[in-house]
Amino acid sequence: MSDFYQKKTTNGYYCNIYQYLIYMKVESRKQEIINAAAILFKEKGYSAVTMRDLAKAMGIKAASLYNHIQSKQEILSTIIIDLAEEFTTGMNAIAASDINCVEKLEKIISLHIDVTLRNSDGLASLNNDWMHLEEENLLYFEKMRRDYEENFRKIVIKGLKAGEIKSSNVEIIVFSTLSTLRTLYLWYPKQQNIDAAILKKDMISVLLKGII
Amino acid sequence: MSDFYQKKTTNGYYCNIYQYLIYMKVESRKQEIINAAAILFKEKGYSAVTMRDLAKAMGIKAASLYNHIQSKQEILSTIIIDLAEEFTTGMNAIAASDINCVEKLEKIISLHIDVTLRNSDGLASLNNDWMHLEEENLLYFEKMRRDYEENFRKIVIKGLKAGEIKSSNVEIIVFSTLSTLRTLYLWYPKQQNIDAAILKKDMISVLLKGII
DNA sequence: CCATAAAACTAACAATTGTTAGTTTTATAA
DNA sequence: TTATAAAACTAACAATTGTTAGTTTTATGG
Repeated sequence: MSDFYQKKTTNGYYCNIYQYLIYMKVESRKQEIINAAAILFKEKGYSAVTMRDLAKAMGIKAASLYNHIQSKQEILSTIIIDLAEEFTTGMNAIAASDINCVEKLEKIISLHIDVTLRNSDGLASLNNDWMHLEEENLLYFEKMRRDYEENFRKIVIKGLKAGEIKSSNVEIIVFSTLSTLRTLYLWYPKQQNIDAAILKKDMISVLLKGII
Repeated sequence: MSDFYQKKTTNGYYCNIYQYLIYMKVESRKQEIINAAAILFKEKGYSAVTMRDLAKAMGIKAASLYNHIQSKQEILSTIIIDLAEEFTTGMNAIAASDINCVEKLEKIISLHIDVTLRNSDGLASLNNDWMHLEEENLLYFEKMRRDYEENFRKIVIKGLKAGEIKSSNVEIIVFSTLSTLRTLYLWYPKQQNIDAAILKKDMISVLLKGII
């Protein structure tokens, strides 16, 4: 540790790995900009937020943003694609795991809660502004979204066949569960210090066992 | 009937009520514009849709729109306020009715499905673009939304006390149910010819009794 | 203190925005 | 046919948009 951390500076520290000396920032200015953008996008949507709005939130001028980012579009795609990949990775692990279908649904609920607690601002863009992604990223996102829903649907169908899930319209089950999980980002920040473990338990109960 | 409909024209008909002769349109050009706008707003959001986009969808030039509407803002507020008032009226009737809490929840689910079937495009604006309403309409909308949620919450709390609803976190019940109902507009148009009565029955079952 | 790089700045651009003014076309009733 | 009103048009405006070029300031390590 003592020869790992070579020297601290204001925004980061130097670090030698083998023969290389590299500079590592605590959090890059770029990431700060992206985080600030996510908050603004959540409030007004991507299209209504101007680069001047974002600059003002950062306490700098609009042109200065371009020392750190390539374009407004890059900010949006970073926010959305990072999150979508997080969901994809999580879902793939759950789908491949050797547990029954109801347990898989519980893991999915847990995944959504974890991601929401970590980045509820970014989820607003993922839910509402994905259509403003450009060509390649739009297609990539849409594929991830499609695959995610298909994995979810397969789990429900298997659960129905196995008798773990009550017979009902598959699409209604998929839609009603997913819509609640996807909207968590709107609701969670309004709750003061709710414990993640309790939230998971209650959400699982309400979504799976109902309320009456 | 025969002396009620006086004369037909291309876009409407003349009609005498008592001593007055009035001209009634089948559907006003204004309403056509608002309907077209709702579709575009659903696809890209209010801020990303330009008056030239809307004009092109109507097959006319942007300036021509202003023969029928006052402003872009008027279109948005008409879409949202009309729908919000519809929900408010429906909820007030349900809250005041002499039925038990679970029956009230069933009526609320039915209300959301009815409104969604009638105007799923407009609901996109209500859900995603309400923050772009201006001063007075924004306050009016926010009050209606607050009151609606408060009515919903009261019904759930009463249901819990009466033992009609299983003990659980009130906020989670309110949030998870409402988020599904509010997102119906995204899901319903993708389903081909699903019967409203069956949809209501299944939604009530999934939301109230759960899936396992 | 000095050299360098990171990060801010000013000024401006070309395109697009909602909207207005004034004019022409189209539809209607007599 | 003719007068009128509805609804389209062209042309333009002032403001705002994302972004670039070029310059100055600030922070850093030696």
